Amino acid sequence: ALKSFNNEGSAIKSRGIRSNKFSRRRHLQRHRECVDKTQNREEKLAGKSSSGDGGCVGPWFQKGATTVVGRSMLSMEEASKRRPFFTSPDELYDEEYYEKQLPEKKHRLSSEQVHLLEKSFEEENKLEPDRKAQLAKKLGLQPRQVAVWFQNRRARWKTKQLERDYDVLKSSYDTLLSSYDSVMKENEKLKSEVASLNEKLQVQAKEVPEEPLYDKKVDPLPVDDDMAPIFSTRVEDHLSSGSVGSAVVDEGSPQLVLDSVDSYFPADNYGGCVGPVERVQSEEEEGSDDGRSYMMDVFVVSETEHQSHEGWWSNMYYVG
Amino acid sequence: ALKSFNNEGSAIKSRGIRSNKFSRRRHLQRHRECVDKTQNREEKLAGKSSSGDGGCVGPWFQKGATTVVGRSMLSMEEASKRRPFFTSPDELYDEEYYEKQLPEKKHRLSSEQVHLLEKSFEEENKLEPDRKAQLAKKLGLQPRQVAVWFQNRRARWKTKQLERDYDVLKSSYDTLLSSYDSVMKENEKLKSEVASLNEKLQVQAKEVPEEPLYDKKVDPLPVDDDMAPIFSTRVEDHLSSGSVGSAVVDEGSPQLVLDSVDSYFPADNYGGCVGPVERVQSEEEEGSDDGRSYMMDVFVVSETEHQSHEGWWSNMYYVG
DNA sequence: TTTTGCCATGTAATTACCTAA
DNA sequence: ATTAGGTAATTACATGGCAAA
Repeated sequence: ALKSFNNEGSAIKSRGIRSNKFSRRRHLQRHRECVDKTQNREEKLAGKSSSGDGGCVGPWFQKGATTVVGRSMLSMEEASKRRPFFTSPDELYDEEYYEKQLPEKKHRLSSEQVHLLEKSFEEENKLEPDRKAQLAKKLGLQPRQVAVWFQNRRARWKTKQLERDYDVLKSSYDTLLSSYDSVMKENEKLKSEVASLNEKLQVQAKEVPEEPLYDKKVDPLPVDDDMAPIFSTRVEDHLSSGSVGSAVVDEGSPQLVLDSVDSYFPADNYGGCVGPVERVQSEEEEGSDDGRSYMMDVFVVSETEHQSHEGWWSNMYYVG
Repeated sequence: ALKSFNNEGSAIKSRGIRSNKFSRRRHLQRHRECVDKTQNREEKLAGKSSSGDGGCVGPWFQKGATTVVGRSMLSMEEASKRRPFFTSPDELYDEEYYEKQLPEKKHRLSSEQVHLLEKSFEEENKLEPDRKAQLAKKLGLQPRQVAVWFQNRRARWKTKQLERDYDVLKSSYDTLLSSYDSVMKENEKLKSEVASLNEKLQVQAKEVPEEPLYDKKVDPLPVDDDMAPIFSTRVEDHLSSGSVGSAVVDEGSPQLVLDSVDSYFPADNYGGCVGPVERVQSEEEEGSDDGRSYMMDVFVVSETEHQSHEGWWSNMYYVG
């Protein structure tokens, strides 16, 4: 069917809201109807009345009157009535709705609660019990909510950090790749130079026959052309940097060479074929055969700064 | 205060459970008490009775009798009573509790539901409406639940994919780094060889003066010798790898160097002073100044296969 | 030893915004 | 213009591990 979404994800986040005062409330109420109709709330077991919104006191509740639960069961199936939820506050959807801390009508924390929590998280991301209680009191939240918020915040931070680190590593990779290229080029030049020098030396040696041509190929160090397999301990620092030296230099590790081979190939046919990038470690039971490693463009394009993770789901399509 | 947790995260996941049949149920019931006491459910607004579990029909509910909500308010604050929840099935916590699909006691989907969903997700990660209805009927779930499951599954997949890609990129980086290293070493050797050849040629030229010593130092590239020790510095080698590119490759991108600099910083003085790490790309209002890029060990240790993201929160410490 | 509380991780559900039919 | 589905971010809960009482 080829759906092809391409809604460039969170690149929109920093953009201004549309009309800021009018279309929002309609949007919200529209959505509520839509969702309500779609998910067909309580198809069968709607017998419990739980009048109004006090019925579901369950998971969310608030002391400081910030979060209003109000899920408020309704029993009709087809939801043909206009806006069964929140019938009363039709005029409360004013423009300052999002700027004030009106109950936020849902289980979202108010903005200043979040702000304070963020500030507190900045100075310390873990939560000792007294701080928890103090925060809870100050915010009008349950201590449990504060703890949960911190847990979720840490998880979020970790994800974000992974993303950041990926970007950093990618730029390092790109930089290193270009360095590698230049060094490689220099290497070629040096090799040809050595060849030419050898030739010259040989010519001279022929012209001066009293010198018996004692070595036609002067290499003071055992260097052969294909690779430098020695890993001489001259640079004792590498020993600390783990197996950086030992991975490829001693011909070992054929498993890493593969996936890197396709990545650091000459930079001149970058835009060309990306080819089949078979991943090396896919033992995670998580195959998801569908996903064809949407990352692989980061190997070929090197200028997609920081948006490489944004459009992953952009061009999803199903051929069914 | 220096808390130093070091609970190497999910590296434990693959280990066998402790006693597999006994300590589990105690743990669970213990946990329920603990959480219950901690979060002090409905401190103030507990007036609503909502007898049993039918009261909160709100978000979770099931048709096929698989997910039992049963949050079941209780009104005592100190929770001194033993296990107010689920008083009846004390003997149901047998060893086959986790193997059978007993109600799962919460709003978790049963294992075969998840299995079918996974299977369906594998063959297609998006959900056209008929498939949704069909799946919902087959699983005894609401269509809304199926849709939500797919959404969450996609999000999960994306996170996982980022992690995988990071690992792939990292191993590529390591491989490339070692290649760079060896090429660099070969380069040095070639240089010294060129030098010795030149010397030899000069000696011969002196002996044969009809050749006018036309080049004493042939280097076709502006290569100077101090670019070799860049990668030797063990800790800040990627800092070097960042600056290598801009230093060596004359057209090198200078914008990438900066942000890579801040993030890799020495992994060896973790416990010590962390100093002011000013991040470069912190335009995301998400600074979380606390996070000092705990990723950096992956640059120095290159053998932590696939557990580099596990222990990020290991050595958290706060100096407050 | 067991108990207890915090934490990391994984899930389910919800909200807000966006897009295409 | 309405509607249905998608992403992203959030909130809450469950589970299991660890460590200090």
